[in-house]
Amino acid sequence: MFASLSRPDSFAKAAVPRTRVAFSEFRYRKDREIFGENEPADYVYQVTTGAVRSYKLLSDGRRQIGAFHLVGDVFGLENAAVHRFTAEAIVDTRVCLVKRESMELIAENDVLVVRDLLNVTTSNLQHAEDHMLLLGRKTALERVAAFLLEMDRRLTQAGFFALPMSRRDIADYLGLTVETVCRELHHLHDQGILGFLSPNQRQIVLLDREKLAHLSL
Amino acid sequence: MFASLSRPDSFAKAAVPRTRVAFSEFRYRKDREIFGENEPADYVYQVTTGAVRSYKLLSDGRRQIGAFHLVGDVFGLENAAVHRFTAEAIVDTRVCLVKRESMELIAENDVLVVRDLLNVTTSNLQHAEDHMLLLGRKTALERVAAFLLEMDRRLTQAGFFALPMSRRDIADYLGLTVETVCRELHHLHDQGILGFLSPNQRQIVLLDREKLAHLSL
DNA sequence: CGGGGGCTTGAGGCCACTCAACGATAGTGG
DNA sequence: CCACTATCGTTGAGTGGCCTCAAGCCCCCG
Repeated sequence: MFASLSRPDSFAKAAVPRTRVAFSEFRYRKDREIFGENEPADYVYQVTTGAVRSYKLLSDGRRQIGAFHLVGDVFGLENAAVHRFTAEAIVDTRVCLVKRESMELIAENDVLVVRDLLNVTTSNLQHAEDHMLLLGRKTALERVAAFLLEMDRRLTQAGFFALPMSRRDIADYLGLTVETVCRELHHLHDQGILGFLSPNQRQIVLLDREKLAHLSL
Repeated sequence: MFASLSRPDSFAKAAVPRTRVAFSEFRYRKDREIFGENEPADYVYQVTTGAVRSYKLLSDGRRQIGAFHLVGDVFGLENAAVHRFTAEAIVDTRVCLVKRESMELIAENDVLVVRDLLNVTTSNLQHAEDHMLLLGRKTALERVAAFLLEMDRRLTQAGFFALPMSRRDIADYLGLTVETVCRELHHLHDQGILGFLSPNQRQIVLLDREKLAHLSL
């Protein structure tokens, strides 16, 4: 039913017949936790503005970011009682959220709603599958190239994109260190494959997507 | 609906009302391909006996196994037109399969069936999420320890388990090389944490699950 | 304008990989 | 039944890609 937020028609259809879905907007400041791993999954979220990271921690602090959630993305949908990730706002972020309970209630009777849940879950699964290949078998350069192409696809407007996340976030997403991410970016910059538009190196323009695609395998 | 195969009641309920599901059994010899990546996903499968690996390949032959499917497991359920993995029989394997089409037909009207699809997809997603953490952030020893615990959980009977897959399969599952897997296994063997029961080192008994759990983080 | 955190760059180290050789195993055909 | 062989598994030596540690730079923001 949440998936329907990106398909207004279907959403209306789902929301009308029975319970009216409790539907609120909420704001989180930079680096604020939205929910924690193993906490009860009482709400499902959608990014209105900003960006969110979902990650798991090992006991000694090693972190693996499983996904970045950008504007329009749904996150926190676990189909289970508890969250399997911790979610934090990367920058000041607005989300809208609905109670899982009310969603379950609707889902009980509406096939279309459950199908939406299935579609969201399936695309999360597909992303995770692709990311396993990246983490298990790709080199540092290939990972960074793949990351740039993903961000390009998801947030380029007007020929460039502004990364909301830090180098540390990128590293923890790609299974690398900050230093390695830096070096590979620099490497690509030297080859004229990408350009930096801002002093803080977060605004990036891809100058040769073809070559990048080739590098990402 | 396929999930229901492990819950006979629900399956019967789902199957009765409308179309009778086309339902066949099939055999694959060791190392035979069951379906290929990007091929049309016309069937969904469940392992009756044997074991299956699902993997992705890079153009230069690097392979990442995303999951092993053991007796009872459902695989090939993509909720999409094409398969996202190649699936091969690890040993001689029997599967039963249903046409995706007929499943879709039933799913159109039956919430319970779609819920089953959602549940299967969700548990696949959870596995993939855990595996991303392993591939991105765990050491070789931690990966092997985690692998042993997973196999122990999934196929131990009578105090030990017999791995159907080769060292190469294990390596490609864990994002390591064959040699590293070997070395870490022997490392654990030397410490008295596990024992080999067969000459080919495929039958394993875990002697200290506690210590193993600690090593796997 | 001063402090702090993010980013970059270099030097050196280590974990896992590569390459190579050998042993063991199981499958094959005589 | 047994040699023969291909494949799998093990082990060692050496390498290299990425990590660690460290220092300096540059923003950004108070």
